[in-house]
Amino acid sequence: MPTDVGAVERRVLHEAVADRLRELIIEGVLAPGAHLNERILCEQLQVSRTPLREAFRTLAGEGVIDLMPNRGAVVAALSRDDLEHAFELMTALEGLAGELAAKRATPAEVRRIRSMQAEMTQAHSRRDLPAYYRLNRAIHALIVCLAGNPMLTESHSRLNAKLQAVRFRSNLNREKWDAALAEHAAMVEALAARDGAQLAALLRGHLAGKRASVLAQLDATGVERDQSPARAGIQEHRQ
Amino acid sequence: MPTDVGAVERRVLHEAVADRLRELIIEGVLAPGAHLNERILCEQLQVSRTPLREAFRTLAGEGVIDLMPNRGAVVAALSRDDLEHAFELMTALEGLAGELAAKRATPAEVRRIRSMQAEMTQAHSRRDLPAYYRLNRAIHALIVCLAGNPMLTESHSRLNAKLQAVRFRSNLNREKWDAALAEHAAMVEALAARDGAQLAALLRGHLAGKRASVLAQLDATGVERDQSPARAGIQEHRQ
DNA sequence: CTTCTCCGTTTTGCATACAATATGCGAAAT
DNA sequence: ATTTCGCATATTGTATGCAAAACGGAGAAG
Repeated sequence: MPTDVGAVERRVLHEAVADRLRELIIEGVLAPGAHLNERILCEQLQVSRTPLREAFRTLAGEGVIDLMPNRGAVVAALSRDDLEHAFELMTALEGLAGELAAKRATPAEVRRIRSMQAEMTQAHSRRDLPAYYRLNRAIHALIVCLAGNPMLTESHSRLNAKLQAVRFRSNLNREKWDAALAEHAAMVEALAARDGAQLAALLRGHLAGKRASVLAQLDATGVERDQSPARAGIQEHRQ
Repeated sequence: MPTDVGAVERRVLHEAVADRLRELIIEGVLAPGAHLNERILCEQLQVSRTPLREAFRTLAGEGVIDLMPNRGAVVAALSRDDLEHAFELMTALEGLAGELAAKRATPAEVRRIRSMQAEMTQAHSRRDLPAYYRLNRAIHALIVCLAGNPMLTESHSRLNAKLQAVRFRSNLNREKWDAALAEHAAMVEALAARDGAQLAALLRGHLAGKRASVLAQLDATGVERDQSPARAGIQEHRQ
């Protein structure tokens, strides 16, 4: 019996709708802050309101959109402050992931990362930006995955989803790109050497670079300091 | 015109349903792993299926229940491994919160924490366990809040919600209780002294104690090593 | 005795109709 | 001229009916 048989594709309409909406948001077709009209989206996606509304709640749970009772949904908009906070939290999450991954990754998994790293280096030399970005994300996701803590993976994935929505395609100049690649290579070595502290430090440094680049881009395009709508969120502290 | 006019209470049915279900789950009326039958719950809560299903999605987003396509919803059950993972992540989150809170808390906020700490000490000497627990949670929540990072607050709150659902009322014996109180006092001092590293260390130690106590309780009551259902979660890495 | 298949029941997913709430515009009053 | 009120319209929230999928047990085949 072959291992790693992926489950057959089971589509439930509201999931497909949620996926499609995520795409549209990430692609920027639905811009941050945009109001999501149920009737219009129903017509465009060719579904009824029920699955659309279920998709809304799924996306709201992921923080991709904000739901305001009786007033519909809007695409979540990240203010500059939100970005700062997101990077602050992401740094802690990836730092933890690095520490754990260095402890828990199996040799096979280290080899897998190595091969992805090699692929990414090739993409770099081909100047293939989309492939580079894709592999970059995949490597980060895999490191988090190797930490072996599903709750950490989920938190990271959720936060990442929010950042993807504003992925500014941070205009990567030549030296930054080279530097990022070198950092990645160092990460793989730290992982292979089981040096958790070093891996965590590298991940934090890498994120600091990304943060600077994203914020610089933000300043260049000129965005006000806080334009994010009030969020419903989860209650502060439950009894 | 009077200031501080709170908004009138606006209940939307599906929110009320979600709140009620959360209560039922935390109270243990709906036990972890229990299957949530739509028709039966509709009759019991006296609502139709639509708002109930919307509440399901809200709760699923919070991780309180798990939704399986075409097979309904079950109350999320935390296995021993899940608990380990939750504490691991919680430790990182509260550690970060401690570091930031020490930097950002205002003197007024420090005084507020001090007064809560005093209240909690009184609850301890009265042997008032419920009040102690309530204040304990409130202090932790406030420290996280003082970190001034809403995304951190949300992650913490979400994780906390999962742990609340299994709150084992970890049977606190006398010396553990005294020790916990002393730890709390030290935390307040570290915060007042703006010693972020120390506060973070104390929070981590405090959680380690809680973790040990919860896991010991779990072993005593005898629960298998992994009984949690497969979770849908968020996709591992999105394109 | 076990296993497989079929079919009725149960349960979930989706569509649509109806009710409640918000929004926007114009007229009237001050 | 400005504000307020009322109403028409648009949009969201809820209920319910129907379709599709899963579950469970009886009976047949091995």
